[in-house]
Amino acid sequence: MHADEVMGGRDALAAVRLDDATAASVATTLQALATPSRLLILTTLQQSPHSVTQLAAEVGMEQSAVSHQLRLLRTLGLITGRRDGRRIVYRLYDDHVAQLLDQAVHHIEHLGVHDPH
Amino acid sequence: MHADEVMGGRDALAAVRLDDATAASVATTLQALATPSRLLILTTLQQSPHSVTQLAAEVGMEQSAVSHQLRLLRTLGLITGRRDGRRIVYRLYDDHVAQLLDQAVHHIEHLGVHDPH
DNA sequence: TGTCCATATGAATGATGGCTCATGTTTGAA
DNA sequence: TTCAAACATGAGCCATCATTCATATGGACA
Repeated sequence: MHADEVMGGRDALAAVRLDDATAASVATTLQALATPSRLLILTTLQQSPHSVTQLAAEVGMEQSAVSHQLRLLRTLGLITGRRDGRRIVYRLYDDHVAQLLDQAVHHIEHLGVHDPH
Repeated sequence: MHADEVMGGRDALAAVRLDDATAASVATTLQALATPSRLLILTTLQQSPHSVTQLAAEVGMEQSAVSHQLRLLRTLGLITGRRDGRRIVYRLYDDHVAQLLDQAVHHIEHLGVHDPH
């Protein structure tokens, strides 16, 4: 439990100060969210757990590509996979991942991306 | 104004469904936060507005490198620059950027990054 | 006007990353 | 135990990108 959770304030901005180590760590995890394919995989898993083949069909990628990205996400601790018969069912690791996803999407939608052609 | 803002609930997870277009847009903006150098630049600007030279000194980068990244961040609408005498003072574009930064850092610190060497 | 300071820009480079193709591994069933 | 389904893995390829080096631009001040 942290101070900002107790205060419950939406206006208290903590003005984070980052050392090089945590900057690298945060950057690594954000990179995992910073690709269209992985965003689709993660938001699909946010709806409900999926097997690899289900994911591939849902997001329109090849099985191998999905499997590669799942390993990345699993290694970073963002998702977990449990075996169920022949299949392996993946889901988001915990609620922090889900919240990070939600808030990222919402904030960025409010920003309106001025992407240069 | 959105429904979740009115409700003010911290527990209501919106389970975002993404089409390919917004997935790409969100990914682009998240990429801007997904590098150590830009994270340091952005969190430094979160503390207070800085000129390019001040930023370069603060984060330990060359002026040219900082300028290149500032252009990227400016183009994406994450920061703005105002001229002040000879210098150009950069600041975060708005509160959404600051909140996105804060929440990303906080969630990721709670996750504990299992980065494979 | 000319010079210095502050910032921007372009090209080149080394590194990283996502995808495909081919193949390996494990499980369940015949 | 043999086969097929589901998933994982490794190598190679092409694209993207962060940085550096060199140079250009533009305002300030004498």
